[in-house]
Amino acid sequence: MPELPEVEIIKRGLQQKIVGKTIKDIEVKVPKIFQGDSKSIYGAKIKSIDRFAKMMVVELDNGKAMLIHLKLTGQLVFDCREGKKDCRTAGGHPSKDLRADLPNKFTHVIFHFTDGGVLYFNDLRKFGYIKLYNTKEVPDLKVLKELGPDPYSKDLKPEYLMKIISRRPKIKIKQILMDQTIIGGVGNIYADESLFCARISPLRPAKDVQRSELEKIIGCIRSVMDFSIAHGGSSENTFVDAEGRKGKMQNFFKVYRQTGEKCPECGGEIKRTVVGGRGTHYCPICQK
DNA sequence: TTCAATGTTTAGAC
DNA sequence: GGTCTAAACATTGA
Repeated sequence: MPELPEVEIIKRGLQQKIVGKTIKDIEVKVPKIFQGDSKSIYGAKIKSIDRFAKMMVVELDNGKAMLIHLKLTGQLVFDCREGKKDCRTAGGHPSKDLRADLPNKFTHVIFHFTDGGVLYFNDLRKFGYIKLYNTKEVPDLKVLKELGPDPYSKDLKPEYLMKIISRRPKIKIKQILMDQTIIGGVGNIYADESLFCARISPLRPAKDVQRSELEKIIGCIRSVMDFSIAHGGSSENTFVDAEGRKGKMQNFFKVYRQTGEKCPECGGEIKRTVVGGRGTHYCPICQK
């Protein structure tokens, strides 16, 4: 999916567009994507939208809340008038569908608002979900409760990471960044990019990473994500955010999926390997 | 045809 | 319990 910066951008876009709107009805085309009784929120008004790591919580005014996870290929597309693309706010997995006529065969849930606005949940691989809860249950949800601090949280400090690393002596540094219970919101793209920024090899045993290097990594996660948010996230140029700006982050990847390309720093070759089951890209010369 | 894919969970083996 | 691996979810595109 959409990692933290993309979810943050979607959240900001939807905050402007759907907060205050009333849900008229919901078309659930794939039941496993929308879990819960959709009819129980007909007539409910959107109160707020928050982001927790890569998840969004949409709070309603009838005591219910939706937990949304886009996983690898989810998208949220809002049209302020059904069938009109000129006022579209979209985000998520990059694909030309963000500009396409909707619904299409990957549209699994459609929210209709009383003012004519429409929100589409599209997901090619159907890994994503929308789960309905009573708002008061939300803080106790395991996926939220066990989440590590957000990269922007002041709780994310070298000492915090050192404590965790001391309990997991064999883990590689990249796996620390990817583990949602350690840091919330960093995915495969930003783990690779942040480690390149910090000049640390993703293969390095975490216990060998010095305090000063952890400091550097934390700073890099923040700067890479700031950069991405400022550039509209990493998605194809079909991505359009609330202001119609296109996502450009993918043009700035230094190592992610750049296997065989030249390192922008030293001109060496970017290598690909596997860490924790995920494709991992790095420059063996720059990253030690 | 074969491989990899922005995420997460679960099962089995050591 | 930690760690590693593979598999599962479903589909596309290089």
